[in-house]
Amino acid sequence: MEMITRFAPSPTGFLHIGGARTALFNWLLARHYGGKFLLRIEDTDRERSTPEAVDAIFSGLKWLGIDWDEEPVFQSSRLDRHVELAKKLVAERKAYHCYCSAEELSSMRQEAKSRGKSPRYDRRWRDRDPADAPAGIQPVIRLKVPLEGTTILQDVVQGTVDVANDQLDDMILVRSDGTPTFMLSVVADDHDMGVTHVIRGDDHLTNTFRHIQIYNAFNWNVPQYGHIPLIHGADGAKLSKRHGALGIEAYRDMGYLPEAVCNCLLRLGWSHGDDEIIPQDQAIQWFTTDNLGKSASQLDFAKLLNLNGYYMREADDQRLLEELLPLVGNVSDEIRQRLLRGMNGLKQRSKTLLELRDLSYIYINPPPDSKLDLDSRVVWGIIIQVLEFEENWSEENLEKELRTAAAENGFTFARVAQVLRSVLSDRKITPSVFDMLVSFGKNESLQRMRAAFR
RNA sequence: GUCCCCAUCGUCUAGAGGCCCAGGACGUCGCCCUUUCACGGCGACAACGCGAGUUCGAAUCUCGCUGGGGACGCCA
Repeated sequence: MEMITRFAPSPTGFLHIGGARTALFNWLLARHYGGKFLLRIEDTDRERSTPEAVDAIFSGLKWLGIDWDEEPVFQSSRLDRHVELAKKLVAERKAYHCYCSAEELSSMRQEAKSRGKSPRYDRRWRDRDPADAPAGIQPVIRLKVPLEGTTILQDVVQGTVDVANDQLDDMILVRSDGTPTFMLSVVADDHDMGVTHVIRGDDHLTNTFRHIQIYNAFNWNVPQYGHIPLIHGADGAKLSKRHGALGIEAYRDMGYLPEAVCNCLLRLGWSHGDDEIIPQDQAIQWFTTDNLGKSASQLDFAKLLNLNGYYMREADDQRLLEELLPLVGNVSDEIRQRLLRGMNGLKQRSKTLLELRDLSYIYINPPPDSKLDLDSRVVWGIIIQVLEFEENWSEENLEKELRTAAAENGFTFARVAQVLRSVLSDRKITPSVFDMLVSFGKNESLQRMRAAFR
């Protein structure tokens, strides 16, 4: 049987790091087994769902290199189907109408709580005669959950977990306004979409028992679940939009490469021995549910940065140039060429695209002159002029040009070297230029330059 | 409060009874390479939450405790 996985976010905000990881795992699983990865937008909470959030999810996934099969399903388009299914359960006496008001329910919960019990619905309408229905009240539809026994979940991550049925509520399937709830919709959609495997955050673990009850009521096959631990913030609490959870696009804006973010996410809760650097194609080969961890983790920015540095160094120069150009605005063709030539040196010193941008500054603009005296600024200007105007920067003529320019302006080459050194040791943005300079000279012209530097 | 889950270096993790007085990676700190920065190389520091069992032997199994997290909505 073909494996079908899915990612089913609700579009109430950006795609955050936890969601991205969930998507990644489901995607990897499907790709590993040659199955399908589907996307479903759970937009039934019309209050909070926005089209912007839908776009953010699509673009976030695309950026990460996660593609999906078939058209995304919008849950809101399937409401009729869900309600119809609920009505069928009512007809089969597996579900029933409940006429409790919101106030009634909350006082019920209050009371249960004060007696140290779970705040739950007391099932007062479960077996009541529908003829008792009060007039003018729109009922909800509730599922009849078995009063006894246990519900057992075979989770691919958590192992066997069971819960006593009396812990489960007779949950609401259809609201009094006639719309289906999340509980019903997920189950119905997963079933209709043919989903065979669901990897999701373990905040859904307890919901799963309810989902299983719904599957049972319909006599449907329950998919394989894998509940992965949540990613925690630095304070150890669940990552939420309230504290520091960033949208995936924030990582892009900080200059991270998608492959680095993916690699980092992958290693959060999944491992393959001692392997750390795992490009996407390798991940597809290796990823199975077997190596998923059971304990919560935190995202380590230092590690992300390190990983990003690695992928920066590995990245193709031309590609980096294309990533860089939007960050530096309009530059001439000449500068573009110059950047490309310098890219190899530049990228080795950049852990993010933002750092690459900062390092590139000197290729695009004259250097700032804050730390130099007037004389030195002039010399530095000469150096920059040479860099600006010398087309090929070949090893022979670089030094020659520097000498000539220095002489023309009444400076010795030693003075040029001195300024060069002082600027370089002083300025974070300059080492790449220095590297560029010395990289030309593997021969005697470098030797002479060296001598001048000492 | 009730139910559920989790627990190895600061962080991410390896480890499925002897291979572990616990390995890798990031970070930190040294040293080396280098005319600078970075890269790279070498090394150091650093963890099995606690307590009982089971066993010849436990990071690995069991129980308890503690700690952390999650769920208990006509939200998803």
